[in-house]
This record gives sequence, structure tokens and C-alpha cells, in this order.
Amino acid sequence: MATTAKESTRERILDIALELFTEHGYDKTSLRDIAERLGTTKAALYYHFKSKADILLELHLRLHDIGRVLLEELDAYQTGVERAAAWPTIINRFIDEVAANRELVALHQRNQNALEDLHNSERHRAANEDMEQQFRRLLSSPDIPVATRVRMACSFGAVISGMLTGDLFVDIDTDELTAHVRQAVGDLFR
Amino acid sequence: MATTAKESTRERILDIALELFTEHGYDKTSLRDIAERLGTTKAALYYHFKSKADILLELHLRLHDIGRVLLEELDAYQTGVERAAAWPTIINRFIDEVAANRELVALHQRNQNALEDLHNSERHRAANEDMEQQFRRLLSSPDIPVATRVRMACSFGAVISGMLTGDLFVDIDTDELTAHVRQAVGDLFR
DNA sequence: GTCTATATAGGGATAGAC
DNA sequence: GTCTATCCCTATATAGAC
Repeated sequence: MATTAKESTRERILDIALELFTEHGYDKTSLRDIAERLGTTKAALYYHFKSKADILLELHLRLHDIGRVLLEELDAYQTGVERAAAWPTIINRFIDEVAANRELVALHQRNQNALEDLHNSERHRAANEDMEQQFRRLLSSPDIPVATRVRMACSFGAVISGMLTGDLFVDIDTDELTAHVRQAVGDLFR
Repeated sequence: MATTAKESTRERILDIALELFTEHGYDKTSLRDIAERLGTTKAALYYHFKSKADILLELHLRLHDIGRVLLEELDAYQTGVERAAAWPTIINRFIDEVAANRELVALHQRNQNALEDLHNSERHRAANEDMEQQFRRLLSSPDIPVATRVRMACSFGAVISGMLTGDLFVDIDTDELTAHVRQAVGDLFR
């Protein structure tokens, strides 16, 4: 977040990629596109990243960092029941993160299949396997009522849909939108 | 839906494409992949469709048909307030449609950027412009409280997320899942 | 309606100079 | 750290025979 005045080239590449990948999609964004916007050439990118997928991976890991923090917090609780009880709190934190990282979330929403290929990357597997499996286990916990688990799944989409459709609510700012989403999602758990 | 015993080649191509586009993504699915699965060659596809994008367009229009029906129903009401009041009912119908067309919905969820390119297609513009604008207008109606509009947006994502994460709830079938989602989403409007 | 063969283009990636 | 030049591959799409 701390955008230093003197930003490293690597950082600038990531910023540009985030923008282009989000707007035009990962597959339709060529390295040439990124290089052009950066004011350099394709080959230069290869000094900083070993492949196109590597750029995407780096961006993906940013979201990983966010998710990991939340899941760790959830992991502090032992039983599924306790975790389900903590969920509303976690979701609230999640809402804040989405608000603070809208473009990053949008990138993930619109490039799901491109992101899936990263699963075969070694570097990603390590970071991911825990997290994803942990998440799956949570949603399949037999000691949480199905109704509750379904609501957990729903809340996820509700947050993203509510926060990212924000362009339509021209009349309100992010803070207000966040508050509304928080309230709406809160009602899913009562 | 009516899968006739003697299915036209065109229909089979669409079915295969739906499957491959959904699983591997539109961009990473080549016409060769489709042709192979069909037991024929690339060139043969061009007899039935004028381009790859045209195949995607055809699939997209199937979802259009569903959306149009729902929006028309909503359009029967005059004011934003009345429409907001009718929303829960519409959403319930939407849930049924998602349940009945899971793969089609998944296709759209995972290929958002590919689908965006269709907006430049003539054939699509006509069918789409009405619908999309109508939808945008609904979510920006000044006579509907913002809180309600945000909830409408949230409900959308909640349905999709709830219904499509269904693979995780191995212990319940579609009907039960549908019922739970219906209840959860219903709570967004009280 | 389906084939073979081919045109054409664009993308990712590498080599090697500077 | 960045450039030029180039390799190589795969993809869409078309032409024209059967």
C-alpha cells in the first residue's frame, strides 16, 4: 500500500499488470501491452519476472496474504461450532479488506480460470494447499448445521457482489457502501 | 433442455463448448479441443459457426433468455418502490433458474472478461443493451433506499456463491441446497 | 457436411549485445 | 537493467477438394 515516491520497476510492472489484467483480462493482455505502458520492451520484463504467469502469481499472493491472516484467526478456534460463531466477525474484517483492495479482488473475480493454472506452480502449492483445504474443511464441517454452512458460502458472494457493483451506486462513497454491505451480510446470520 | 435422441451437430458443439469453456476457460479452449471431443476437425466447426466467439455468444444468449424473462416481469411494475418490493420474488425465481442451469452460470462466472468482448458484437448489442441498462437503472433508482439497493446487489452474489459452491456440501442434494439458499437470501430482505 | 492443407498472425520466451 | 533480433509454437480462419 505504501506507494513510495521512488517505486521499483518491479512494483510498477505489478501495478500496471493489475490494471490491465483486471480491465482486459489476463489472457488478452500481452506482455507487449504491459511493456508499452511501462515505456519499455517485452524482453525487459523477463529480467524482473521469469514468466507471464509469474506476474499473475505475484499478484495472487497479495490476496493470499490477506486470506491467510483471516484464516489463521479462524483457526484459533477449535471446533466447527466455535468457528461458525466467529464467522460474522471474520466476514466483517473481510469486508474491510475487500474495500481496501477492490481492484485486486476484481482481478480475481474476473480471471478465475487463469488463476486456476497457478495451482500447478510449485511456489503456489505450498502457500495455497493449507489455505484452500482449510477453507474447504470449514465449509464441510459436519458439526456445523448445513443451513449455517450455506449461509457462510452465500456471505462470501454477497460481500463481493455488493462491494464490486459499487460503481452503480454513484450516490454513495466507499465508507457508506461498506456500512450497508456490513448490515446486509450481518442479517444472513440471524 | 429437451435433449433429443438425435441431437443436431450444432447442438452437440454447443454442449461440448459449454463443458470445456467452463472447465478450462474460454481462452484456453481451442477449436481443436472442441473438434477432437466431437470426433471431427476444426474446419468442420466453421460450417456451423462463423467464429469461436460466435459459439460463446450463442451460449451467452441462452442466459440472456433467462434474464430477459425475469426482467420483463420486473418491468411490469411502474415505480422503483414497487420493483423493490417484487425483488424477493424475482430472486426466488432466479434461484430456480440457477439451480436448473448451474453449468451455464458457472461458464459466465468464470469467463467474465471473454464475455465482455461480445459487447462489441452487433448481434449481442441489440439483445443486451436493453437488459443491461434496465438492470443498471434498477440498481440506481433514486426512489429506492440505498440500503435496499445494496441488498439487491448482494443477493445476486449470494445466490451464485451459495449455489455454485455446492460441490463442497457433499452431504446435500440440489433441492435441499436450493431451499437453504432461498432462506438465506430471504433474510436479506427483512 | 466434413476433410486436408495452408495462410496469417500473435504470443511467450531466449540469446546476446550494450 | 534494458535493448534488438529471433525462435518457436499455437491459434484462428480460409480455400478448395470430396
